[in-house]
Amino acid sequence: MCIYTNLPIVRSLSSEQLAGWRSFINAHDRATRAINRDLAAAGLPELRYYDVLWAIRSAGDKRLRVGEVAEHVILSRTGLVRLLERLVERGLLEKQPVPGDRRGAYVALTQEGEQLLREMWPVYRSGIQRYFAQPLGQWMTQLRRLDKVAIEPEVSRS
Amino acid sequence: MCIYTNLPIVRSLSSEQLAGWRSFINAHDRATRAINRDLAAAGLPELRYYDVLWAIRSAGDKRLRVGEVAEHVILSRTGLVRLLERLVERGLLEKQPVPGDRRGAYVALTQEGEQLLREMWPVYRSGIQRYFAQPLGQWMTQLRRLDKVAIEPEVSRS
DNA sequence: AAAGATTGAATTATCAATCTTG
DNA sequence: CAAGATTGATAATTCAATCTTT
Repeated sequence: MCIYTNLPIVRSLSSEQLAGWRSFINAHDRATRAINRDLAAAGLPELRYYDVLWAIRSAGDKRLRVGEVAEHVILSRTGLVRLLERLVERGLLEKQPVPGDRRGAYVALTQEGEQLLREMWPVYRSGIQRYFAQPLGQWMTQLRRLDKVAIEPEVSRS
Repeated sequence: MCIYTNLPIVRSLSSEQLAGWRSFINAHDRATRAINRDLAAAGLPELRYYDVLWAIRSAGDKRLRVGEVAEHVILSRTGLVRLLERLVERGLLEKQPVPGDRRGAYVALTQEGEQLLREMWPVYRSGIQRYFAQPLGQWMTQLRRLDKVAIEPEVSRS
């Protein structure tokens, strides 16, 4: 254990590994920025809108509990609430009470939300292809290895 | 060309490709969040601080023009200026005039900046290893293919 | 008290406009 | 006017505290 961080000490990274990491974060930033720019140029909202609406549409009855959306979208709980707020304001989502649990709330996809997903997808797909899938080629599928990474909470917060 | 986006039309993505993209963005978010959390737990500032200081230290004389920093760090020009502002405030960087061009400014690494880099690196390295390099294994080096992706400006913003 | 969700205050990021020098 | 850098106003993100229901 490292006395500063309480984390296990690991062997030094190779320079290839470090270069891989830098490629990874740079590629992520460039690709998402480029896609967001293409979306904005088409008069469409940002990538994150798509991700949230898509997660909700993927649910059986096209609605999810707020907490369930949080599992799909990586964003702080507060940030998610604020984002949903904006989506509801624009009429893309609708809030519904949860029968049997008056604490909770559903967010349900509206017709406008469905429509927006259809409009955004061609731009999004094109971006994934151009900025990501083409340059990476067959190795793309290897990235699914990263799905396994478990991030445990470091310490309980009080 | 798509009439909405002015972008070339591409063939549909395979489901493997789409899954690879989702793994990519999820892994990025989880890894950077986990590393930032580990840094915060050690009383250290966020990842982005490291990236900026590291880019500057990598320069021959440990200083860079503001515009040169912008080439290394993916952030809006304004965002970069604000970030540098904070770094200067904390004494990690120092501003210096550029001889022969009174428009420009250098940002130069201070002793405190060097020291902070040394303190952050073990935590950062450990995070790259745990959350990224280990699960990806040998495939990691293939990510360097992404370095080639050129993102051209869409239109002039007149 | 714990779970689910929201709000207020502070920090950070962004766009458009500005200032200064070449 | 163009290049380099910064500022003001605005929007988004986060932490801590809060509210309601179980």
